[in-house]
Amino acid sequence: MSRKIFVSAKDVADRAGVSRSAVSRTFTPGASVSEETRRKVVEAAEALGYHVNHLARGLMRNESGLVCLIVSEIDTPYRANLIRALSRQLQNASKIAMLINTDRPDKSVDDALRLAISYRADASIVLSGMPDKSITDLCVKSGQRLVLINRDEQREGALMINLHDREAARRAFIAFHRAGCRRFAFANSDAGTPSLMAREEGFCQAAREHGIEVVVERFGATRYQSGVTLAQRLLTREARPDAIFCANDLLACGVMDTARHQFKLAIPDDLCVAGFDDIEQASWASYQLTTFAQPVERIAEEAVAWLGQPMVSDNSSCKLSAELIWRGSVRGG
Amino acid sequence: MSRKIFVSAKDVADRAGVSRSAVSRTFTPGASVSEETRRKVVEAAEALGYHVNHLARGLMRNESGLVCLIVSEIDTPYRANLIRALSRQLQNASKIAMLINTDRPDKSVDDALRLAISYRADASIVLSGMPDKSITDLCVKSGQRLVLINRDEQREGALMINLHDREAARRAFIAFHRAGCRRFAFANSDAGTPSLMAREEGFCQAAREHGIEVVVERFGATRYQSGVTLAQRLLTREARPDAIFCANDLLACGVMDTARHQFKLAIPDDLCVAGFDDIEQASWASYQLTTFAQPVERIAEEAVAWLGQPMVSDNSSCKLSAELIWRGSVRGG
DNA sequence: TTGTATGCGTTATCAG
DNA sequence: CTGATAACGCATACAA
Repeated sequence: MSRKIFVSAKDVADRAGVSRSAVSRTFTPGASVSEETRRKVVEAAEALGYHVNHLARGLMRNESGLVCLIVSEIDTPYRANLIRALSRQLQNASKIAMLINTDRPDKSVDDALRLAISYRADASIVLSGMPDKSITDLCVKSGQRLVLINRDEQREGALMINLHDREAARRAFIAFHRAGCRRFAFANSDAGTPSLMAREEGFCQAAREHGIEVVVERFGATRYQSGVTLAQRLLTREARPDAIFCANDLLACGVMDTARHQFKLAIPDDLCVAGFDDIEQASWASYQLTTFAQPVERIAEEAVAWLGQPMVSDNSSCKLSAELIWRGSVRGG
Repeated sequence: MSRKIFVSAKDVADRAGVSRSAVSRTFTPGASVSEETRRKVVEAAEALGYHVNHLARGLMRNESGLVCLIVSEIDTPYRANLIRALSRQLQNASKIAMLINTDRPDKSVDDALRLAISYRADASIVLSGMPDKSITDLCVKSGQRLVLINRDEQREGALMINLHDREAARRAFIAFHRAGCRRFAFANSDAGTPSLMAREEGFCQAAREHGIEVVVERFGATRYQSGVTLAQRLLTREARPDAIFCANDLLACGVMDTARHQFKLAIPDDLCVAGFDDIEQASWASYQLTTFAQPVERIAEEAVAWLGQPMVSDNSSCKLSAELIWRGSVRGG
C-alpha cells in the first residue's frame, strides 16, 4: 500500500506567504487576483510540483469533467476510429474520456452507467448495447447528459445521433441495379443492432419496389470471419448472387476474400460488393471497396457540442447522412 | 448550466433511520454492520437511487480508482487491441481507464501526465511517446504508478514492459534465409520508436553475421500508406529485394498490396514478406502474413498485476517474447 | 455494532 | 484584491 503524498493548496499558500484562497483563485480562470500575488503563487506551485486536485474540485463544483464512453469491441476499426474522434474532441472541450468496456456480458451497459454515476460523470456516450429505461431515467434525473450513437431508440432527455441508414441502403441497391446486377443478396450478422437492421430493411424495401426479392443471410458477430461464412452460404446457392450488400465493411472484406480465393470470382466482373462504414481497410488496394462513409468527426462534433448546451427536458435527435464512396468493387460509377 | 442533483449518504441515512456512518459502512467492503441495518440501508439506497460518490471517496482514501492510458493513434489495429485488453483487465481489478489522446502535438505526453496527476490517477500507462524525466519523477514522487509499454527507456520507479524485438528480428532473417532469399530489405517508418529501431537493428545485425548487407528504407508514419511508398522505393531498385521485413504489419500490408498490384509480383514466390504485431488483418485471406504476435493479453496482465503490488523504489522490467506466426507470405515454414 | 466528530482539498461567499 | 469560513460527500478514529 503506497501512501500517496500530493502537495495541496495549503502547502503552496504557506510557501508563497498568501492565503489558500489566493492559490485557488490563481488556478481558477477569470478570478480576480493581482499580478504580484499570482506570480508568487505560480512560483511556489512550480517549485513544489502542485497540481489542482480535480477530485476535490469536481466535488465542489458538482462537475467532474469526466465523460464516460460505453463501448464493446473497441478493437473494431470503425469503433476505434469513433473513440479516437470523441476523445480528441472531448479534450478540446476540456473534458476527459473514461472508457468502459462492455465486452464481457456480465459487465452490462447498465452497470457501466451506474459506474458513470458513481464517478459523477458529466455525461455518458453509449456506442454499444442499449441501457434499460430505468437506468437512463436515473441518469437524466441526476442531471447527467446522455448521448446514444446509432442506438435508434427513444430516451427522455437524451441526444440520439443516427444515420440515414435506409436511404443509404436504397442508394446501394440503385448502384447495383445500374451496374446490371440481377440477383441480390444482403449479408448481415445476427447482432440485430438497429442500424444494421435498418440497412437490411432499406435494401430489401428498395428491391421490392423494383419487384426484386433479396436473399438475406445472417450469421455470427459483425466481423471478418462471419463474412467468410456468409459468402460460403451465399455463393453456393443454386442461383448465385451477382451483388452482395454487406451490413458493414468488416463483413464485406470477408465476403470479398472468400469470393476471390475460394470461389475464384472476379470483383466486380462476376460479383459486385458494397459495404458500410468506410474503414481504413476499405481503401486498401486489395479491397477498393465501394462503401458508405460514416461521418465520424461530425458525429463526435455533434455529441460534444450538445454537451456544452443547456439541458432541455425533451429528447433531441440528430440525423446525419452517410456519404457514398465509389471504388472498384461495384461496376460503373 | 444544469445543476446536478445527486442523492447523498445523508439522504439515505435519513430515510433508513440510521446514521451516515452506517450508510458508509454498508458500502465499504469488510466493514462491520449488522444484517438488519444493512438491509434497511440497501433498501433506502435502492429506492432513492443512491450511488457512492467515487470523487469524494477518492478524496478520502487518496485512491481514485482511475488509471490513465496515454496513447496516440488509437485507431491503429494493434493499439486498439491493446487498449481493449487493458481496459478489460483494469475493470476486472476494479479500476477504470481514463483515455488521453496525444494525437495532437500540443497535447504532449507531459501534459497528459499532468492531467493524470490532477485527477489523482492511481497509475498511468504510457503506450505512445516518451515523457520527460522531470515529469515521471514527479509522478513517482507523488506515489503514482507508472508503466511504460515498448518505450525502452529507464525511469526510476516505473515498470517497463518490452519485447525481445532483436531476437524476433533475428528469427525473421533466419526464416528468410532458409527460404532461399538473397537480397534483403527492411521497411521502416521514420517514427524512430525504440521498438521499431530495435527490430531494424536486430535484422541488420543478423544479416551482417551472415556477411549480408540489408537495404534499409525509412519513410513517413507507421501506417499502410507508408508501406506503399516504401515498396515503390525498394522494388524499383536495380537489385530488387526478394525479402522484405517490415517494422509492423500495417507497413507490411501496404508493401504486399503494392508488390502484387503495382509490380505484379507473386508472394511468396517472387518476394517474401514478414511483419510484426499480428494484427487481425494479417490473418485475412488477402495477406496471410507471416508475422510476430505481440502477447497483448500478457502485456495487459503484467501491467495490471504490477499495479496491485506494493511499490518498490527501483525500476522493474518485464521482457516478453513475440511468437512467430507462420503463414503464407514466406516460403517454407 | 452504532453514532459523533473530524478531516480530505477544493471552491464559493462574504466581510474587510 | 484579499483572507477567513462554510460547505461538498465521504471514511474513519474514537467513544458509547
